[in-house]
Amino acid sequence: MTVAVSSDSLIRPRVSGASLKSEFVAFKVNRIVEAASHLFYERGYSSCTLDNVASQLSVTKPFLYSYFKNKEAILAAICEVGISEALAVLEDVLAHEHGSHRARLAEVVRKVGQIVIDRQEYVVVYQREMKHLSAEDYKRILRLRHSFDHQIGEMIREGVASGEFREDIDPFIAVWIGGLISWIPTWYSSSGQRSAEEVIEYLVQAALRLAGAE
Amino acid sequence: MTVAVSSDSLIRPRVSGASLKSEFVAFKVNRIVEAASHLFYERGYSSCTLDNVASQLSVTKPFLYSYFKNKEAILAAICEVGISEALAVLEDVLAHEHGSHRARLAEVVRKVGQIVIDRQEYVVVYQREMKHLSAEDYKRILRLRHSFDHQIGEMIREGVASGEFREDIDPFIAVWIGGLISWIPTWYSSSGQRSAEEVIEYLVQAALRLAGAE
DNA sequence: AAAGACATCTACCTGCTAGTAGTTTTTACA
DNA sequence: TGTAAAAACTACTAGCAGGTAGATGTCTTT
Repeated sequence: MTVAVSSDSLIRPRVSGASLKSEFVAFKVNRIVEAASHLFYERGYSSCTLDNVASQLSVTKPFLYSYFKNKEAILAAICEVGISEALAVLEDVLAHEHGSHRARLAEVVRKVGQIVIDRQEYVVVYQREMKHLSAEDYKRILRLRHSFDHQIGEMIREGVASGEFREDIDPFIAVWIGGLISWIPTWYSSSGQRSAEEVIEYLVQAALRLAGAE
Repeated sequence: MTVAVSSDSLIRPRVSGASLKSEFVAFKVNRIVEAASHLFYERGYSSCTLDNVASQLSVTKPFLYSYFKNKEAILAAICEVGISEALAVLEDVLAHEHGSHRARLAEVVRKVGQIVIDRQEYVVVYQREMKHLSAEDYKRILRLRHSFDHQIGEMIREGVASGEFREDIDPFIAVWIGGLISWIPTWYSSSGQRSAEEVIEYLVQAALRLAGAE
């Protein structure tokens, strides 16, 4: 098999436990997820066949089955990307940003907005196709999502308690902020009029305005 | 065929051109659209079979084909409901509400929010499944949507020009307000903690805050 | 270079689903 | 009540898509 040697996961020096073989596997899994995500985004999960995904990668269907149990497992992998990255960013900000609540909120919204733009297709597929997940995958991913929503709600609550956000703000506003963020991938286009930076700045301002923290 | 005699479209006295027969047809078309909308909402368009839709109505597949050209035509009918109602409301408000720009914006957002909650399933199906429309239906419905977005943008622009909204507001904010509205059906549940009225009040406040018109 | 292990493919099955042809039932009206 | 037209149904086809069994190719190791 010919492999792009410049890929991140290949040039990075090997660390402790990870064997070269498992890195190859991870690389292929990743390529499958990328290709599937793109096709599911364009045609929808149910209308997109595994033959489509395979031919996009110039391989065959049984190739996919040697890396994923079934079609649904590929969807689960896609759904997990966006939400787990967002959660990682959130926890990173909570751990390292020790400024005002306002600054923390702005930072989280900015970084999550960036992920949502970077991972646009993943996020859209996640939102649209989650119902096709198996019960187990569905529960697992919903837990991640709830953890995220809960922590954002906490941030708002603390900001209100500290007097930095307007006191008539309901932590429920976190849902609306989530809405702003989730809405981006349905209309943002990298080839559109607005740059990603512009959109993110708007997003941050809008979120702060909703939180009453301008 | 047994028909619910209490249905609106049947007890309403006949008007001028519409024949009784065409009212029957409209009634059946409507029932098909309702049932299909519900099932497409739950299982997704592609995964939902026409046999599913038929059996939901206790009829058979060829019955559907005598009222719709094909599966896609049913989807088009569903997609059209929400957006054309929203457009009707918008034009009604623009024609009759002659108060401040702030009042107009609040009224449009309130009424469209109400539609989005009433027609929740239609709106979700519209957002999720639009890409499965034929090229013609897609263009037709996109035109309705653009008309709506454009008019909202106009409202904001006028509000800014009149000095009622903050001058640093970009009409692009209309996209964000659209996001707030479109977001509702993905999380609102009539059996949830928040009542429809509460949600709509929040929505209106959030929209005004985004427009800088508090 | 031979052998075994591993990766990938060819070729297939099975069940499903959009769409249809032709028959039966129901309705409308005389 | 008889008849024609309209409405709905039964029974079918053709093609597709998820999933698999077994064959083929390709490395590694000795």
